[in-house]
Amino acid sequence: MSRCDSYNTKQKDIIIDAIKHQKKEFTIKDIYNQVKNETGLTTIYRLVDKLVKDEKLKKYIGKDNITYYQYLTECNKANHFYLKCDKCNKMIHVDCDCIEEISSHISKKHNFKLNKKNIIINGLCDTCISKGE
Amino acid sequence: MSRCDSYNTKQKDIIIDAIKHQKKEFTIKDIYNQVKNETGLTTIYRLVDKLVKDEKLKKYIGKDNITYYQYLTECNKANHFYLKCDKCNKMIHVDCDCIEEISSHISKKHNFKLNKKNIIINGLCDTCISKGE
DNA sequence: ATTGAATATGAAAATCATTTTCAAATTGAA
DNA sequence: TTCAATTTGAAAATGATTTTCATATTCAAT
Repeated sequence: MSRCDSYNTKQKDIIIDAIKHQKKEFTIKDIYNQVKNETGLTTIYRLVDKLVKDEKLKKYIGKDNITYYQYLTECNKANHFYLKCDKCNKMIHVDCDCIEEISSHISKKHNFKLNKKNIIINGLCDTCISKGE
Repeated sequence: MSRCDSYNTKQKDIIIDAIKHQKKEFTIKDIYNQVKNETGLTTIYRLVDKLVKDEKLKKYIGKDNITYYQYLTECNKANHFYLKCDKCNKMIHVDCDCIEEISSHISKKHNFKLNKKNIIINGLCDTCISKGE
């Protein structure tokens, strides 16, 4: 078995707890600042890497060229997807059959199978729109 | 005016030409290897940064934790979007009214305005599906 | 409860992609 | 041609991430 898989440790619990309490996107440093008395940077990197591979976290590069992560709620609903605001970086969770429809359409007409766990569509949220683009 | 904006230079032409000739995702190194006799790494970084800001290039972190870029074809069609295969990293260009429909739906029902220049949906392409996931 | 092999941790060092610096070269409008 | 603004690029600096490795921990088997 690979790293970060077999044994439960208090460090993992602490880090995962910190991650789940993030309200929006976060950096490795954000987590480190919260847990540095209980665990080290290396351990955070290792666990976060694993969570990204497991698609529990989305990893991406922000406009400021900093690496951010977002926690993808454990949600196995078939019609769940995310809308990510390019301005405020909020990740909006949506449950709507529309994604089933487009998924089925894209599968039939474009021979492409959407990754249901990981549909993130970028744009502008209502708050940022009303603030005037 | 900001950097990389005012003056035309042969370096910019060379780098942009190399970028446009990439068939799929590429790294800074890929470009550097092609143009290193004509321009330096720093210049590539500077221009690529600008192209990302202008949404001519999509920048993201691959599964191998390497930073990749993809050229987004200049395409102003309203119904244009991308399907990106998580396995082979191919970026498939699609023109289909379905994206207009979902865009309009998401705008009306979820108060969210899609970024039309930059709709990338992840999943598996037909080739990778038939190869057996 | 004890043992022990497998796994995880973390401090320090190493790596390496990216950014900064700054002097020299280039651009293009006047 | 001139010249201020901009760009280039080599070298140095930065800083995020990974690697190393000795020590600590986990947990299944006894």
